[in-house]
Amino acid sequence: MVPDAPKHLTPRKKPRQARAAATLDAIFEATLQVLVAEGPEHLTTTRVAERAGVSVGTMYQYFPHKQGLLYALNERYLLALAERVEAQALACHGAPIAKMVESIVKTYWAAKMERPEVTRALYRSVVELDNDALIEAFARRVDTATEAMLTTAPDAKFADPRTVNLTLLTTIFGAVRNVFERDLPASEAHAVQHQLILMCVAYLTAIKS
Amino acid sequence: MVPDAPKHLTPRKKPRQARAAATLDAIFEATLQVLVAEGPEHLTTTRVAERAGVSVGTMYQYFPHKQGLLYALNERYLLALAERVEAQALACHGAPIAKMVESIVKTYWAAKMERPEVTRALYRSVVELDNDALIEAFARRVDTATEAMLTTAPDAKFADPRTVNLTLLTTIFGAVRNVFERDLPASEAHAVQHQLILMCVAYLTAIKS
DNA sequence: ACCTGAACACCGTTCAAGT
DNA sequence: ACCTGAACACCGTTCAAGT
Repeated sequence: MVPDAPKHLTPRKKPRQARAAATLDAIFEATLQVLVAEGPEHLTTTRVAERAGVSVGTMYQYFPHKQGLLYALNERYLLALAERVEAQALACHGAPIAKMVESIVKTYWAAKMERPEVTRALYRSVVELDNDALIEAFARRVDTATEAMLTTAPDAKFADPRTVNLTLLTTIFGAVRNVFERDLPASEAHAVQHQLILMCVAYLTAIKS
Repeated sequence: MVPDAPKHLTPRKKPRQARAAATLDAIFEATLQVLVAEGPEHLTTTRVAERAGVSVGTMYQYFPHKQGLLYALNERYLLALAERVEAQALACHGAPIAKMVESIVKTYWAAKMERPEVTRALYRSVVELDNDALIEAFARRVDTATEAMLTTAPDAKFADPRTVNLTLLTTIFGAVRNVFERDLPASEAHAVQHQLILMCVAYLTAIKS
């Protein structure tokens, strides 16, 4: 059973007029800009409203509070990310395991590295959030997609594909996050990416039946 | 060159009398309690002072601001963690790689899982922090310790031990964090731990020379 | 249907006064 | 040398009033 997003974090209203949709977009855009430029600790409702060109009151028509705004922002981001990984997983059905691993690592990595400041800002923005539902929904989608992919590999069968898949994703997602946390220079980050692929392939090769 | 902790995050004064030392301990203890019980979003200076049995003003004698308090708390935690990993790495000098990997994974894992609510609270508390110096100091210590350990393995030599070691640590630390983020049930978490060890061993075996 | 912005409660931080 | 707590500035949130 997929848990609903907590009610109090859901947008209060959907835009019914073009003006409202534009306002919402402006708010999201402004939030990202403030987040990247000043960091989550300086993200105030006043600053966001100012940059979006609306009044504070307007923000509160769409979001019940600041957390709700950040929740929605992360939701957007994770939905797009899940879609990318799903598409790539689907494209790799029937490919050898080495190809699968390389595709997933590179897709996820690229998505996170394209705009590192945005990634970093969102990683940090997530802290004060009741984000369990968000993470779980994302994890569930990606889990399903990559596990389905794995079972189509022509060169490997796994006794417990669920656990194997969970281990792969935990490791890959975790490693990427750790690279950000340590703020590794590009050359080292790239080296780690390459080694991570080797590691996952070595793992799958070692345990396949 | 090891960067100093940012000046503005350093305690303002060291305790010179017994009373002051007790006050400092009480503040740290109260911070952890509030953090675990109410989460970082409800951690207020008033609440911490109240629980520590001191006035707000007293807190500001020891910490320049709330961030400084959280910084010091995380510093304590990471110093203790680094020490544990260092000791374990030292104890594994000359052991086979499988034993090394198992020791490091289990030591780090155990340290994080012993008091999961504390770990989770600290992971979350770190967000609003200028914690680069903290992370870097921790990473540097652990890097050094485990790389030295790796080079003593009797059953493997590595062309680029620095990168191999970096990859191992990134993966292990990242995986543990991801297990927390996904809030995996104990059984799955345990399964992932076991698979993570297999993965690291398979990696080292595949690339050794 | 959507937007405004003054008003209120609360939190971080300071500092004059105490022991 | 250490502690107190009222006072101030600022931020999240509301709501009566506008279009």
